[in-house]
Amino acid sequence: MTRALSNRDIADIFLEIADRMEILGEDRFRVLAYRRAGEAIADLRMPLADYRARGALEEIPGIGKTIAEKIGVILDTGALPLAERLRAEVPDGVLDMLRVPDLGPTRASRLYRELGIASLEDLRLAVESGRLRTLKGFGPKSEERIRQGLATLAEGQQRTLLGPALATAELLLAELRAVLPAVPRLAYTGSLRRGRPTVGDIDLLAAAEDTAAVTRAFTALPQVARILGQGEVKASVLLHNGLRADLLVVAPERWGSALQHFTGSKEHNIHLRRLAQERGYSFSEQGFARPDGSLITCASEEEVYATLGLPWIPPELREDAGEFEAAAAGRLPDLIPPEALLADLHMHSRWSDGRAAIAEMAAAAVARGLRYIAITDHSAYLGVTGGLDAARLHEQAAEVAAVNAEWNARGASFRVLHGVEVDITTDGALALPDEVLATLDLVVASLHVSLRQPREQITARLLRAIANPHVDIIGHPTGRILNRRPGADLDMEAVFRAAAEHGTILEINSGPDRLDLDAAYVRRALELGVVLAINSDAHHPDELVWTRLGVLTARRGWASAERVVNTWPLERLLERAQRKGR
DNA sequence: GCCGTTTTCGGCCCGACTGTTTTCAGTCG
Repeated sequence: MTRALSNRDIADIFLEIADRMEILGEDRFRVLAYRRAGEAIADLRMPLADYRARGALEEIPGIGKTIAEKIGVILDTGALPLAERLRAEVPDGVLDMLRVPDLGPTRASRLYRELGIASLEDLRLAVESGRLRTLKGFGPKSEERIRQGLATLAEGQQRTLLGPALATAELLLAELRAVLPAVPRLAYTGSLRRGRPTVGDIDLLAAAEDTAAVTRAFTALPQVARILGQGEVKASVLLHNGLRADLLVVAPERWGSALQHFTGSKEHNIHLRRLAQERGYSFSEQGFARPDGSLITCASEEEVYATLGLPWIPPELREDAGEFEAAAAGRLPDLIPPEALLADLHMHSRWSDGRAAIAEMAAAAVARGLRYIAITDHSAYLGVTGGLDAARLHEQAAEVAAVNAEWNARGASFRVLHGVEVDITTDGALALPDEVLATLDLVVASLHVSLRQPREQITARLLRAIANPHVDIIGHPTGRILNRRPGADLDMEAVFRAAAEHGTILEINSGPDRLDLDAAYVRRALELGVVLAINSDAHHPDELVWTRLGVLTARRGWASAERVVNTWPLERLLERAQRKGR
């Protein structure tokens, strides 16, 4: 049985069409149209087939009559003649060459047509043999950059996880503040500020009158391994930890337009500039240029959006995924603030694979201002080391009670819930019997094994767990590990509908390499009425801070505090658990 | 190829930096 094409698959078809057309030198606006269509499809939160069934394909911005027809052909036949034709004209290997830094469609096309280079391997051989230099316009610097680019690609460049990238960015900012005390404003921007789960590099912004002094100080930081580029207002470096960092410096009165510009996303900025054009302005990081060339500068981001008649749009929403329309209609979501979390409902202790005692986890949670937590050690099941059976859980209950008694005696308003992270077995049963689960305050159920079951099987398995009246929360629902494995092949629409129907909470797991559910799923789950939890899955007290990443993910998914149970008072959460039938 | 608060035609996002260029194209973000 062939699997139905996902939105992502179809988006890729259009994006590849755009790339190939660009290499062939097609009209650049036609290329742009295919690229926009591909990006629009990738951002959709419902299957394309649903749009077509409703006759709504052409309502998607960027999709008109022609591309809507092509989507129909792809949905019906699984392929597109145009794509096949282009694939014959531009081999996959030439497309691969676009991934080499500093090699774009124009030069890749010349390499293919003038030297017959049709793959990364061909390119490597051409560099080694010195043949590249024979081409007009390719000097020794180009050759060296391409050689380095090929080496980087061969290492398999992975995107950096949000958590460590934030730590590095904050370190760089602290260093810069130390050497440049007079610089009024410094911030990280880019995908880091938007809270993407992984980032390609670190983007920093500074405001200063003497811009060159700041770029010089930046490239002289001890963390810098190599300077990739340096101008009056911009610099780009490679750090010793392998991350790339870019800095832009602007005059203080242009801070707002520059912060907006450098935060992106690219798609958000393109949309914003189009809106500016409609009002007769040209917008850049300098500000709004009037037709006569005069400039309206913006010292704050609020001024940028206000000039377009819009309220400020939070960075996490800036993906051109409906935020402009929502802002114009006064319907931007009231995003969950980071300080709204009162609880953390998924963490481990030394009773299973954690590295601290329950009392230590509790103390760390109190120090973070939390009002209640759930200790959810693993159940005994295949592969999970040191999991708890019924007898051990019973013993653990006494320790939880003792920790609660201690905080109670100290007059603290704090409570440890006794929970478990129970395994969902390969057939969708739970690894502990119902009568044991009934003795606990909170049950998190998670998939850990057989994540590669076929779609129907693993979906049915998860649906069975969602329907179990003892299950309060589904932990890390898809099981993805960033940079390592995709999530299970689940029918997420069915998962969300079932969770909404049964009142089962879905987790945003805040582990830096999980962030599962991801933002797109969060948004769709909310649309279908699902309630969420943001949990650390901490195995050590220091890991409780991870929920910061979960909050960013929730905000990227347009979540308000109301829809996240960790913002609720304990009584409300327990009442909900009761209602489900525990 | 898409699209409309000057439009169904004629536009389509903008600037910095780099290299191989004697004035700018390509690439990137």
